Amino acid sequence: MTYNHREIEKKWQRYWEENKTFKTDTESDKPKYYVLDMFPYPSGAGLHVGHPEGYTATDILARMKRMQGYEVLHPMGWDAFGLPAERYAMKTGNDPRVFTNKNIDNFRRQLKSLGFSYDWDREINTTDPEYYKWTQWIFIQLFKKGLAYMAEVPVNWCPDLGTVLANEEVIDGKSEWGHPVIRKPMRQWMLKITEYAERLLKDLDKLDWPENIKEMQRNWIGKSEGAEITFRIDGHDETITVFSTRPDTLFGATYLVLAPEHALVDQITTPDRREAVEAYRRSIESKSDLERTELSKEKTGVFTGAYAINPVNGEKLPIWIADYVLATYGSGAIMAVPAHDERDWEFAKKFDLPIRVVVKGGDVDREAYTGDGEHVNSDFLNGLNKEEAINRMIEWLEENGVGRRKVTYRLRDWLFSRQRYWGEPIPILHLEDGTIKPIPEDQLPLELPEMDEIKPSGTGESPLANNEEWVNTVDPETGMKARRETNTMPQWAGSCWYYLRYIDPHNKERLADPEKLKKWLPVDVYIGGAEHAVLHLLYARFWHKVLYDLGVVPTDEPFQRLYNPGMILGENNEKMSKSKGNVVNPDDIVESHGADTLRVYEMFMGPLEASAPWSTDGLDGARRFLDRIWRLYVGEDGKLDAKIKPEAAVDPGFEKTYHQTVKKVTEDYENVRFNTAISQMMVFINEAYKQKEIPKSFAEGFVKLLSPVAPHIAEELWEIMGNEPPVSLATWPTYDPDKLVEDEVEVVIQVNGKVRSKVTLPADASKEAMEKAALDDEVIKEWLAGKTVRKVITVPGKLVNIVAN
RNA sequence: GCCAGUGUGGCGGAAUUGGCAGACGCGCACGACUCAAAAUCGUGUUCCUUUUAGGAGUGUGGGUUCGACUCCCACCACUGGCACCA
Repeated sequence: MTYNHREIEKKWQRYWEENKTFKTDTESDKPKYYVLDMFPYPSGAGLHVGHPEGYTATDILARMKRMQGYEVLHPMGWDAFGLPAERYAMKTGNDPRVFTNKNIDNFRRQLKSLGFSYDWDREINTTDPEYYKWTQWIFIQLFKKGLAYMAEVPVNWCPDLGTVLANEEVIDGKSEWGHPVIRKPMRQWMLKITEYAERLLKDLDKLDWPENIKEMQRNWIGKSEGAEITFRIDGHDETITVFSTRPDTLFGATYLVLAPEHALVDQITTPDRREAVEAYRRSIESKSDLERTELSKEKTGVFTGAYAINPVNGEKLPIWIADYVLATYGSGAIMAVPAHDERDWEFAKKFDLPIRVVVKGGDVDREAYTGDGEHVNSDFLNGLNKEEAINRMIEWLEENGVGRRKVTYRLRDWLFSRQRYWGEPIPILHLEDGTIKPIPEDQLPLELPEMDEIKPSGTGESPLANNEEWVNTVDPETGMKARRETNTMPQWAGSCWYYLRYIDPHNKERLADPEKLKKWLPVDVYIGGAEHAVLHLLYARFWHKVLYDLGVVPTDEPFQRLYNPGMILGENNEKMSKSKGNVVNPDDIVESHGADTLRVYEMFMGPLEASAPWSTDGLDGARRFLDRIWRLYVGEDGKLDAKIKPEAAVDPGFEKTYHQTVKKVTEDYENVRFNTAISQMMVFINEAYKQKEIPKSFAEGFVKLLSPVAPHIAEELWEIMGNEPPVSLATWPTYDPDKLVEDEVEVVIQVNGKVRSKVTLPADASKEAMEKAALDDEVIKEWLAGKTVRKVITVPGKLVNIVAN
């Protein structure tokens, strides 16, 4: 009987579903194991072969841990708000709910066809009012803590379409249909993630994450330490505060630069410079952020006519404006030290401003010197090195009340509102007296109203603004007329806390039961794409810390261990895409080769974190491996093959291979090295083929090892062996360390570092015995003929190296 | 430009307290089975040479060491992230 994947896979998927084999009992006494996938956006295109890579990895861990006696939480859900559904609704006039639910049904069908061991009773959907009720609740807590506020922020406004576009919808300053897009300031919700910058940075050290992801987050947060320095402005009462990481170079400052948007520019500009300054600012405003950075090779700027006073020596420094100074970082103003800062150096060269050396070591005629060195021309800093001088200067600034030690972060507050329909409504009322307040928590969820037509409001507000009935309301507490917030939340919102809801998905009273959260947090292993390395993972960590401060969750970090699966490329080594025609659809593979083959293949391609091209031949190889297993176990009659028997004569070599296999596969799964685990299982099968008889206990142990990767065939073989299903809940096999110990080892003999001979010796042979065996070896004697032995290095149980000349 | 990562056969990849480079799979070649083919089973497969053997070899060049894919220095290439962040 041949291996019929279509029949077997359907049979066991039905069995698992009917028996609720993978249901999690969150109140069980067993130790917990929480293994989580990044939940997908259910796109119309369906599952991509990239999805099953990460999902199989988590599934292997979930299945092994279950068999090892853990209570495993392994859930799945849908990150279902998002732009494609909104655009579909605008184009077709259909409700995005219908479209989204159709896509979800398709995704769920596909995931089930791959045999993942999710507890489907915990499925969540970010667009479900019972779910986003709590997303809104968290927003209200953020608002109450002062972490959500409104600010004027520029958006991509497209007048022709009457709508605001996302950054990715703007191509070369135009909409995808070629309409012009301009930057327009709008009142928007911001979340004060910057208040958590230091904790988000520091706590990275506690996480078992890939170092590159942590580094990306560190760079994103961008901590820099330095000082704030206050400059008086000649002839004005106002002062300018600058941030510098090099306060030690204050004696080398020769001018100041403000960002063109800096609030003081209008006040300090002298009449004769006004025209030039206005013209420069206008030229900046018409540029997008992108243009400003792209055209940045050449420094631009104008003199304001005003002068600042250097607090340390009373010198008058001209104040310029230039777009190389960013309004959004630090205080939007800098002191320029052209001798020791590359950007200032370029600017000074271009505008012929003085360059004064205060640190010895470079050649400032050629370039700025940013390294360490002895300070000169710097009064009380002369002779000091960089670190000493920085500290001494900060002391001086603080003593004289003109500055202080200061830490600045590159991280900006999170722009949290979207001018969209298909997102969580922000639960805020704008009262007629101009105040804002959250809607009472007992009135949550604030449901997204169904609308006959979803079209741009024309004002830049979301399509919700068209719905007068919904927008205009009355504050139930004061009776005042009120307007609902028409902005909705970004897609990140729902994914910031979904891992909490899985723990207690049907709780009507609260986000989740605190006792359950206490047992189940943190997530033990989290697997998902590296494209979320910064934003999703940083936002989720931020919300988690806020919830920790509120006492809602018991841990200060959500995800302990993290892995990012690499990308599966097309057969031609390029990214899979429709236009290149190299996309592989998992449905087709499940049909032709089977889900188990797809799972084995994707795990065998290479390390989980590496990208690799799809290979049809490789896929066939995975199938061949499963066929080989099948033929080893199942005879022509469909019954267990006669050579697998309870009382079999065991070859000692094969016995050792079995125990090695149990050990290696268990350790490799635990450490997410699935490719080498599979290769070890192949070694076992190759050995098994050479045996006349195979002990049934080995055959059973092997099926258990196989079951996390290829669960359907494993269940079938388990049943054919006469065992009670499911193997998915059987006990994980163990190995006997004594069976792994070698009596004899092959010792390598080298002459001058080159392998010349080998000799078999007892594993515990002494150094002297090994040396003697080496020198007595016939081949070695020939190599040593005519030479004098200078030295012999012996590594017990491994090798002997003879140095001779 | 800056930061991080990677670089091993025809291909995907193994091997790390420094100790036999190339496990396992793919592909290819040969053999068995077959009227034949497919499938299957078996053998071989880093390269070079004058092939019972020897030499070279883990991106390039140098170094440390009895011994380096592994450690150090410099460089090159590719991938990812950031991009005037003071």
